[in-house]
Amino acid sequence: MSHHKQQRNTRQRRIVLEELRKVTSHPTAAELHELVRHRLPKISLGTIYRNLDVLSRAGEVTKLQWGGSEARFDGDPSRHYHVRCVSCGNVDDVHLPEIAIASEQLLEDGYDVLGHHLEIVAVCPKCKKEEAERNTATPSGD
Amino acid sequence: MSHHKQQRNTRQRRIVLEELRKVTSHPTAAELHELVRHRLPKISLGTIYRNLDVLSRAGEVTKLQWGGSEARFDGDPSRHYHVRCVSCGNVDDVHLPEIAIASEQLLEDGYDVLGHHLEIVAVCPKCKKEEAERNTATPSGD
DNA sequence: ATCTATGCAAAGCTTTTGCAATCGT
DNA sequence: ACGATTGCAAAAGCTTTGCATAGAT
Repeated sequence: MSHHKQQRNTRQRRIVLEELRKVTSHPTAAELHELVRHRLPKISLGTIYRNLDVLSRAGEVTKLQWGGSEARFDGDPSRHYHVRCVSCGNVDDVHLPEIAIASEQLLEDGYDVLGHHLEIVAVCPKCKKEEAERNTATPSGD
Repeated sequence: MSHHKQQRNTRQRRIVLEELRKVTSHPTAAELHELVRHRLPKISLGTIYRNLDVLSRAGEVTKLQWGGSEARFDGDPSRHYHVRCVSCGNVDDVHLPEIAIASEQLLEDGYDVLGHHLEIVAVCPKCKKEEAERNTATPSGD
């Protein structure tokens, strides 16, 4: 299983990571593009996106966007959390007691804490089962 | 108290909400469009989006997309959470102890819990200050 | 009658992708 | 040399918006 393809240590890749590590502003791809351009004036936005993708898959950077680019909507007005299946993308409701955030530090720092968003990441029963069946079906790994 | 703005109780608005309340699938705007079409074959996707926007502002529905449509990236590999300012959209790091999710129920339901995403929602010090100044500057309302 | 809401289509934005040329290994 | 990666530009995908018309109050 997980043999990622061989990844090459290109100038662009290295510098994208370096520049992202330098800042704490959590830039967007376009903002990072601007930052990187100072060192690589010809780098394209496409390359930024591609490298950000590679790097986040490798766990080197974190993509701060949950739920993908397509928004989903919930018509249940009761307060509850959600689980999102990493495999199929489906979202289910989870009725958990409200999490208490220790926000003293934030308050001290001058923030007005309004609330929080929590999403649990999981593999749903259906996908888990399908995975298991896939593994049973092909016992020899090749 | 708060009467929402003058919003009209249109057939489309009513049915969009009704259909969203009927399901627990957390549909995308396009999926909801399909559902609503069964009752209003001529309704446009634009109207779905506009009503979803109105309804979520009114607190009737929840938009499950945090961070907006533009992804942000974090190059800090250490495990930490984030605060997002509802006013300016900036994201800051928050070093809190890891939250313990009570996931017994999920496990029982057959989920493989991998982790969670947590984002604190707040007004940042800068925006808080600006708000305060705005209120001080114009004590009389218009 | 007034002014919001709608349908339709075009425009807008962010992100992805095809392709020939490069560059890392 | 092989093939992953790049730059460029076009394409794609989701969401927003302009405009004339319909509809709610």
